Amino acid sequence: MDSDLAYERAELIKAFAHPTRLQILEELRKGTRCVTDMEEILPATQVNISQHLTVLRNAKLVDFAQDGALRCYYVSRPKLVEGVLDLLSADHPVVRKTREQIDREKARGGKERMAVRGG
Amino acid sequence: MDSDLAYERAELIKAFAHPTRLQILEELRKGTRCVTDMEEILPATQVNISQHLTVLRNAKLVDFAQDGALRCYYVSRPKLVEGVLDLLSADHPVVRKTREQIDREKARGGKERMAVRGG
DNA sequence: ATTTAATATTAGAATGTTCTAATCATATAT
DNA sequence: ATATATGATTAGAACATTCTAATATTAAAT
Repeated sequence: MDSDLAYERAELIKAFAHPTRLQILEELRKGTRCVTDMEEILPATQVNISQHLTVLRNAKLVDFAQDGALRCYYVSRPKLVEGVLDLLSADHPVVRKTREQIDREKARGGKERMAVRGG
Repeated sequence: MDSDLAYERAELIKAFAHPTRLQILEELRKGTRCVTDMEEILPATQVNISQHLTVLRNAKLVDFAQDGALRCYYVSRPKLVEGVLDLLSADHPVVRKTREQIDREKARGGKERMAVRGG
């Protein structure tokens, strides 16, 4: 992966990397919400929520539709957002490998094996 | 989602949120690598790579098996790591909703609808 | 026109992350 | 024992993010 691409992807994942933003996304995942709805639920000020929404909007994770004075926020890339939230909420047991296991994987030809004639 | 949980999950996702760390994970995903292998590939110093590996280890995304002077690093939560990397590399078209669409979703009973007798 | 409600913006302080330079630790080879 | 190779650690500077306080904007209600 080249560095520019890595940089872009890191920017995207950074948008998820804050507790308040995760909570906003979990809330929006359930349905459209305006800022005051979120103020009632989250332990954060209006200004702060608005700032985090700006971060999420810049990352194109959310957008809003205006309804009079209200802004109805929604998740604008649901597959991505739900995918990440689901991964974060799932249990992921830690695997441990010994040097011997790694050696055996290599002998068998692991994930890094070279392409070979005939496939 | 309560705040402690959100905080924990944010800590986890933060471990992904750096270009160099994404590149390390992409590399380890292909197979076990030692630090010098990575130095050859990444535009970063040995010290810096080692520091990023510490972050990844603390998040339990990677671990290593010692082989003499070498440390063979590997991905220790492959489902999680591959899940996130796959989501980041996939294309996720942005959806746009108008106020009217949102109204119609609500009328139909959207994701936030209440539980109702009889299920 | 004024007031109220909803939300955004801005400046700067507080805090957190990352990088660089120097140094250390450990294993193997000589 | 010394040298070499691999990798980690530490301190602090550089940089980025987040929060707080003050203020602005916009739409609706009076």
